[in-house]
Amino acid sequence: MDLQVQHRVNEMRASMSKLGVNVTPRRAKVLETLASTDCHPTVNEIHSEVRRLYPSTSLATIYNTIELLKEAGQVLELEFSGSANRYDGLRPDSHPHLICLSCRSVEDMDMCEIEDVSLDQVSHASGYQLVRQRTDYYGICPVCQETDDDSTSSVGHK
Amino acid sequence: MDLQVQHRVNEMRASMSKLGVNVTPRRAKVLETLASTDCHPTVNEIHSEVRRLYPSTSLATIYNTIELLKEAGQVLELEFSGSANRYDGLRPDSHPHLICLSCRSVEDMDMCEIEDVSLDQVSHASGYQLVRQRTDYYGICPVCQETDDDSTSSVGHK
DNA sequence: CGATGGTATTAGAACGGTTCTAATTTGGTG
DNA sequence: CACCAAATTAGAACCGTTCTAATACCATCG
Repeated sequence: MDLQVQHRVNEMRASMSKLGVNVTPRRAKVLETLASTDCHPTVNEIHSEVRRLYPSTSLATIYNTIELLKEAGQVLELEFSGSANRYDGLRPDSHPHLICLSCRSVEDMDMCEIEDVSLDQVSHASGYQLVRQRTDYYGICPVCQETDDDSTSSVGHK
Repeated sequence: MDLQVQHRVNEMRASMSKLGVNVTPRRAKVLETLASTDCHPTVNEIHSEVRRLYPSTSLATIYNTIELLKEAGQVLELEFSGSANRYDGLRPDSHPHLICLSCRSVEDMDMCEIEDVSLDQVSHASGYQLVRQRTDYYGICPVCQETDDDSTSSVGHK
C-alpha cells in the first residue's frame, strides 16, 4: 500500500479509535478504499472493492462504517438526489467539486487562484452558526467535450 | 394576487408557451404557488396547495409541471438526498442558500458584500463548460439557536 | 350534435438508494 | 467452555421520484 494511503488510513483509524470504535478488518478495508482514490466512490463501489477481499460483506457494513467515519469527521459525504451519494475520504473538509453532467464524474476543484468565500464571513453576515458548506460546479468535463462535441449543436431544438 | 407574484407568473407562463406547452389551470396554480413564496417548497407542499383549489390533483401533475418549468429554465431545483427536493420559482438562476440543520429550512443567501466566484472564472481555470453552480451553507439558523441553545453543550459527549 | 384525436391527468406500480430489524456470527474475557 | 457485547448479515421497510396504462378533457371537424 502506498505510503500516503497508509498515512491517511492511520489517521482515520486513530479518529475511529478515539470514538471507541473497533476497526475490524472489513472496516479497515473500507478506509483503505476511501484513502486510495480521489474518484469519490459510491457505497456500491466501495462494497464491490471490499468484497474482493471479504466476499460475504453486506451493504449494511459499508453504510455502517461510513456512518462511523462521518461521526469521526473523517469522510465528506456528497449527497445526490437522483443517484447514489459519493464519499471523499481523502479530504473530509468542505471543498468545491466539479461535476460532469454527461459522465457524472466528480472531481475536486483545486485552483489556488480561486478562493472560496470563508464560512466565518458568511456566518457573520447571516447570523447562522455555520459548520460546513458545499459548492458544486456543473458542466461538461474536458473529456466529454471531445467525445460528444456535436451535442451543443442540438441543444435548444426539439 | 400580489402584483409582483402576478408578474413572475406571467414570465413563467410566457416561457412555457414559448415551449409550446399549455398552461392549464392546475399548472397555473403550480406557477402561482412557486411565485408566492420564498420558502423553497417541496413537491408535496406544492401538491397540498394546488389541492386546495383542485382537490383531485395527483402528485404526477406537480412533477410533470415542474419538469416543464425546468425545461423552460423557470425554476431552480435544489436536490436533497435525504429528504424531498425543494424548488425556487422566484429566482431560477444559480444562487447560494443557507440551510438549517435543525429545522431544515432553506433560505436565499443575499449578501451584497459577499460575492460568488463567477462561473466563467471556474470554467476557464478547469476546462469544464459550466452551466450552473450550487452553493449551500449548512448550520443553525438564528431562530433555532435561540430555541435549542443548550444543544451546543451536549455536542461531542456521548 | 356527435365522433375524433391529441393533450392532460390520474392512480398506482415500479424503482433505487438508504435505513431499519431481527437473527447470527465473531472474538475477547472470566 | 460459557458468556457477553459488538459486528455482521440478509432482507424487509421506507420514501421520494419516475413510469405506465387507463381515463378525462377539450378543441376541431364532419
